[in-house]
Amino acid sequence: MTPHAIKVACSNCNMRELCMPVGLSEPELQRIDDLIGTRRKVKRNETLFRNGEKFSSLYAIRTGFFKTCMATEDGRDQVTGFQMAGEIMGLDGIVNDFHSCDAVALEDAEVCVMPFNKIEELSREVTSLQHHVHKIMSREIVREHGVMLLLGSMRAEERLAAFLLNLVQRLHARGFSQSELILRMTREEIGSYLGLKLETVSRTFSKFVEEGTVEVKQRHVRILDTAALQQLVNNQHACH
Amino acid sequence: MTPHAIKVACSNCNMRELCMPVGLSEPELQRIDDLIGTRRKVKRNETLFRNGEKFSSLYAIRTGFFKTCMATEDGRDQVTGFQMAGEIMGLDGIVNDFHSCDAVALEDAEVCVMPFNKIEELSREVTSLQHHVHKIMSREIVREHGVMLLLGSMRAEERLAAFLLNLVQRLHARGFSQSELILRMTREEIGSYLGLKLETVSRTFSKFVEEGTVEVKQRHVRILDTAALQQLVNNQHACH
DNA sequence: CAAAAACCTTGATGCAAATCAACCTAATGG
DNA sequence: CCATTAGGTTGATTTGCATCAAGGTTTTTG
Repeated sequence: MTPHAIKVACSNCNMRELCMPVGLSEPELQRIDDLIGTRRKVKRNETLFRNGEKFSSLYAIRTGFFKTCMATEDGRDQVTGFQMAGEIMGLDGIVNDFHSCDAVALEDAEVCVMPFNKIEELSREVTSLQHHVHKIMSREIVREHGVMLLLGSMRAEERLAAFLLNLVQRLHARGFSQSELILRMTREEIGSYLGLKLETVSRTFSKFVEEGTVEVKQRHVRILDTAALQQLVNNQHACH
Repeated sequence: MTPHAIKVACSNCNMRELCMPVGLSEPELQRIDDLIGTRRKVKRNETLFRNGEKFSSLYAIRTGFFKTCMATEDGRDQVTGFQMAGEIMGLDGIVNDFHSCDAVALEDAEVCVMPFNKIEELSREVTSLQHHVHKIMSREIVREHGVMLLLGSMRAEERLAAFLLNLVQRLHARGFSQSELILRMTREEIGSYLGLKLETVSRTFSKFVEEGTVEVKQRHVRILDTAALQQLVNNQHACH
């Protein structure tokens, strides 16, 4: 398997501020360029890496949308996250030198391949890169804490509300609308991520529509009442 | 607040192999000793750090047992992990320079305080330390993936079985029994971690006892049939 | 373009865990 | 040492979500 690969550079990449440290000096920037070995295109439904594969690189998403998921020997499957442009994938592989989850493109995508040994080497010399790497990993840990809270203590509506708000917030940070989004994943994938069955996801969407909180047409979602969703996430729930 | 603090060294610490890289040269070891600014004693029910506090250090547990938990403005509370000797706490603080969860001692404990700027400084020079820090963070990410799987797709019995097996496995790695353990946390804390109510935890323990899988006397647990617990975790569940 | 497959919605029903409640037991403190 | 409190068990009942099922819509593909 020879991945489609193109030699490229960060210094003129418009995603840089999302995946790289800011305030680099000119010579530092030059060196950062060396981090990206290649770019790689991943078609919809193809995997970037798989559970059990040797770990060698982190991946920065340039375009497209991914899910990461774990499968157990028995059929259980859990989506552990959805990743969009500027986000980093592959951190799971560092500890054992093998990936422990699958990364699947939910739409045609392009990623920057950053060999991890180069990252380590360079971050010994460029302090801001070192710090950046630590922050990225810490951010992922904190994100997962949030998911644990969601899975451990929220009801279906609260989970879906939190999910939508999180997605739209990240999209907004990338210059997209605060209120409109296209879901790149199926109801089943949303359900897997949120610990719900696809029917429950569908019903909960319908409930939101009834209440006038959102408009849903297939995968196109428009949030009509952000405050109502926020309310759901914050307030335990209206009862007692 | 002046924390009780004692100046000490890693080089003769019997926990070293758990929290530090192995195979360090003599001079490297000397330098690692400088990492530990102080030790700090934390009494049962006291916090090592709290949500919102400034982040400055990672903590290696020397003795004792901790929980980390998140609270939201509304009363929701989620235990995100239980930590024992040799494990590292505080990684959540790196990303925003503030802690985003509380670390509470479940029994009198002692931790090594490792100022993070020193860690970063030294890991620029000692490659194996750098790699070790990355692995620790990656390990935490992978652990949390596992918790997400548990919370997202397992039933009560499966969750508790997975919990017990995980605890006993970690204790065994520290030289304790493979089959006996003392729970340092309440049923409510177990429940919070597993996304269950305390009554459900209690009932599930009782069920295991009935089935002869474990013996439970308050917080003393003896595992009689590890395979049965393993079965529960692996096999979706016996039905269909 | 028609047929198949994948995805989504909605309804009826069942069940695992939450909730409510009572009581028991072990720690803690004056 | 007894009183108080925190922690734990067990039962009865409720409920939110899963499951089962059927039909609709969109996308894919031969």
